[in-house]
Amino acid sequence: MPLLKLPQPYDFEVSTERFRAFGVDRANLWHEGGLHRVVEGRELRIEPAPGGVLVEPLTNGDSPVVLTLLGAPFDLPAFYHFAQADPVLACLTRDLAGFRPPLSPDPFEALVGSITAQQVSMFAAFAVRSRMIERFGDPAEHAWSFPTRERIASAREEELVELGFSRRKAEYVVSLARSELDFEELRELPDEEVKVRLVAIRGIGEWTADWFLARYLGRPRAWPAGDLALQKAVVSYYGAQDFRAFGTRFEPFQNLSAHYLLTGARMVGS
DNA sequence: ACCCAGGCATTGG
DNA sequence: CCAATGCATGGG
Repeated sequence: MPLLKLPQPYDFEVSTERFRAFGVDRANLWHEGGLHRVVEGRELRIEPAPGGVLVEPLTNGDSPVVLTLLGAPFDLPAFYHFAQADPVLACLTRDLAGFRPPLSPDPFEALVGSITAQQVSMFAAFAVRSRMIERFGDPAEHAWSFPTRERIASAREEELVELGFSRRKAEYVVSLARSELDFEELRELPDEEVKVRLVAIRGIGEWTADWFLARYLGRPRAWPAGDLALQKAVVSYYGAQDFRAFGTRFEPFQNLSAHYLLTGARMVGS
């Protein structure tokens, strides 16, 4: 089975916890100790191996997607060095050693995922999203491909409401799919400009834009200051603070810091 | 039967 | 500019 090397350190179990923590994610499916995802119409199985992961089947064209999905772009060594100056992060980087936050390979999937997670619990969000995937995506062997933007653009809002979307969110998702926004163009823009463009779209607020920066673009300084779970994690680890300004404490590693705090609060406790 | 959960747009002061 | 409100589901 072909080995795909990953930058070290890397811990597969911790890094994929997000795909198991809130119920089934049909597009990033945990199955018999491995992660399954459909790439270019083919289902890949990814499992841990020394120095990286085993991927079956692996073609050259798929490597960039898998590397992104597994968080390879993050500079963990630099972050771990930075973390030594902060007692909380020093502890978390030890407990979660090798944790690379997964990045979404698909901008539409990332935005829809965030929209489904607005306001409601992650369990509720995953359940609704899985029904959407089963209704509008394509099944492979175990996992499903996430519905394409084109497929949702031709859907009726009422079809999404039947899956448990609020009428408002159904409208957001369909109008996003039908919008003129060019996701690839956003890659070239600085963080603030990306946020300005995204927030101009109906249903995308600052929180959703921040998570897009963090989990699709992998921008090091993304800090989802409006996130309730992150607020609670910061309060429990650091005590009551001025939360929005708290991100500057982690400059320039806000994204990784946020992920370590959130995952730490779930897996390690505080 | 409640209440809360990794928001957002809308309305009204 | 800030406060109040409705939204739909899953878990406690």
